[in-house]
Amino acid sequence: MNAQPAPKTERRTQAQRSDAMRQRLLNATLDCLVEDGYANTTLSGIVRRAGVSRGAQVHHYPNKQALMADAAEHLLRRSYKELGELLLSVANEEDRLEALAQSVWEHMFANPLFRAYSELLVASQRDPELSDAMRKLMSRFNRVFEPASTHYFERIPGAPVPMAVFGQLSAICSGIAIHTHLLEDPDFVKRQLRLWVSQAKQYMKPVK
Amino acid sequence: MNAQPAPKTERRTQAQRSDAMRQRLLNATLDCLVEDGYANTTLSGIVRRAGVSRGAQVHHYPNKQALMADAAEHLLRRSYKELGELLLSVANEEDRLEALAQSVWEHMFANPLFRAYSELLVASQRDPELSDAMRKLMSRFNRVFEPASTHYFERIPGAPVPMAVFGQLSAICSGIAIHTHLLEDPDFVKRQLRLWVSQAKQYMKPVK
DNA sequence: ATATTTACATACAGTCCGGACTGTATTTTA
DNA sequence: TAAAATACAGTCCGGACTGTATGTAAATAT
Repeated sequence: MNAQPAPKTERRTQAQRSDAMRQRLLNATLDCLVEDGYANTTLSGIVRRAGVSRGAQVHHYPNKQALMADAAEHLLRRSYKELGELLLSVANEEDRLEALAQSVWEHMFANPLFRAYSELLVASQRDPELSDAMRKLMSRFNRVFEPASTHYFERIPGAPVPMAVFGQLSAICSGIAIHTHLLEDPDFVKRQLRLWVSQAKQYMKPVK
Repeated sequence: MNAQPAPKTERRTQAQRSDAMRQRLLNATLDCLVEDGYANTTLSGIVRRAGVSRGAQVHHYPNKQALMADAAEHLLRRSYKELGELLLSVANEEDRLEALAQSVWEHMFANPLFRAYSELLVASQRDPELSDAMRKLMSRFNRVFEPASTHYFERIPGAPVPMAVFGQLSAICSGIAIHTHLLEDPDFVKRQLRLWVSQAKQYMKPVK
């Protein structure tokens, strides 16, 4: 009689299981970083949040360092993707520079995940492994941004190249973002973005 | 015969003892933050570095939070003083804006103590007590900078007020400084500073 | 179908940290 | 000069965290 016992759990290939597990762990790690900060992020806390056992984690990541390094890459991959979409969506706005500045701030630096980024960033100052992971991101960002910047914006003769001005935007946003929780003037960000836009317009103009 | 037994240790008033002890603890704390980062800074490590006992620390600071908060204020007081001197020394340079940018970067953001600052800054995102301490610094900085900026620089009509442009400098420096250990191009800072100076000159001019 | 490898779970061991507690020396008060 | 307060020293303890070791289920290889 009984045909076959309904498998309580879907049959999955090993790679699928591993990928899913890693995904859960990495997302849980980022969540913990956002909520508790690097100093208070513990392996036990991560697995608890991910709803898996301690053994699963140790199987995929031999130690905390390794998990953090991979979490950093995970985060950067996500941001990288975000940036790509952002660039496309901005391309056909009337005021392209204004839209870009606004969008970069909103989607990348005002994003809760930026907390995780800043935690990893300062932690990476003492962790060469983490440093490497982070460095990779930045090069990668540049490799996306570089061609995009020259494709969408034309340098005004005598002015610095657009990339330098975008570097400035990035620095400004980073600098403000790590201070957001201390800001008393709620319009500070808005004004700084506007200031940058007005400056940037002197150095480049959008390519139709 | 023997007049009086030479006191092995100078006689000091209570306030002197307390102050000296606190000073040692605070400096040791900042050193630990610079070297080990917030996550790895431990009370035992601090007292070891300060060369005092565990009891001394607990006597002056009931818990870790309190010590950290005071360390933050200590750091900020030092920076505050540094900024004051810096402003004076810059006042009679030929290119005042150039000198200011260079000096601010060099003395404040390229300073090893900035590491301690960044550690405390991200930690303060989860610690309201620390946040308050940090916030005080910023207001205080503004209160020094605000009058100085209008005293030394004249706003060019139609342009943003100098303070806004200095806020931009501060953001840029912060943003770059937290990324220094990841920078691959050694001239990035120099170029960004130059860019800011050239922009700032459009918005203000030094008052003789 | 069986062996082997991979994925995951649980229990344990060693370490370290932070706070509490007790004791001693120095300074101030009266 | 006696007493009270303050400054400092040393130790202990509960808890938490990381890494390890061992056991079981699922998947792949033969």
